[in-house]
Amino acid sequence: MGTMSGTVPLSPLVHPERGEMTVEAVLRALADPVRLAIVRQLAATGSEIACGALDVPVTKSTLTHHLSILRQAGVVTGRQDGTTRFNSLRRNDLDALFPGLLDGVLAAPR
Amino acid sequence: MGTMSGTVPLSPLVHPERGEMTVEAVLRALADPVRLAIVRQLAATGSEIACGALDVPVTKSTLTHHLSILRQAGVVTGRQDGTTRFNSLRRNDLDALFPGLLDGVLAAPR
DNA sequence: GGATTAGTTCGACGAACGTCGTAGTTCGAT
DNA sequence: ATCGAACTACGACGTTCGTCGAACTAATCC
Repeated sequence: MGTMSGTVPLSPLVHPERGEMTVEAVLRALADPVRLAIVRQLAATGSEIACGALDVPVTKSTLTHHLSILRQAGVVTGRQDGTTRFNSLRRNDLDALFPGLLDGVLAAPR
Repeated sequence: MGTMSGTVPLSPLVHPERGEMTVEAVLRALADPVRLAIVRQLAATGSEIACGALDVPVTKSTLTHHLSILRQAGVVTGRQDGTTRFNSLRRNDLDALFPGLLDGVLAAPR
């Protein structure tokens, strides 16, 4: 069962399209300290960051879980390159659907 | 025990000041369908709405709970008048702290 | 004094969430 | 072909969350 070779391209890495995104999912995704930290780091960089380069106080499996939630909500995108996955903010889509939301969150004092 | 007369002014009704509000609490408060519906109704009205006049699919005790969370996050204010409590959005404070956040949320397609 | 209306408070319950460790998969280098 | 690095997938666990009903308080009206 476990040992079989078919060479699947790692993971489908499914993201919602613009039309599939909901405010509630986005708000829920942002309403967690770890995920908010991830979004802040991605916003500060302006480009992509590998999972391992993200500064978060959780284990890797938990990080994976949080990134999955952010991805499913449409907040971030993942690009695979070798064994490392590069994550970036979907600024365009977020700004188009919920203009001001992301900037408002990032403008927060703390 | 229950029967004693001191006539307390109903409830302290404690709200955070501008400086006490955090993005995370606001996001968490907004990340629920019922509470989002409440905020939308308050925004649509532009002024205050009594608890009983809010259109939500939950019991009164649950409504109280949701309003309490919104109040503690600094999203809404409560004004007592007789036995009815009037709720209103803290637009000024929200816009000052997180410019664009509320508008972005309200601009959401669904 | 009741009776009524408007909200709140207090458990209680199940569902969802965040966290972890372990095991697994894929890729690249040796 | 073997090894290590980079993540992902799967259970398991404790905690928090949303929900309700029942009991309570406060103001208003008869």
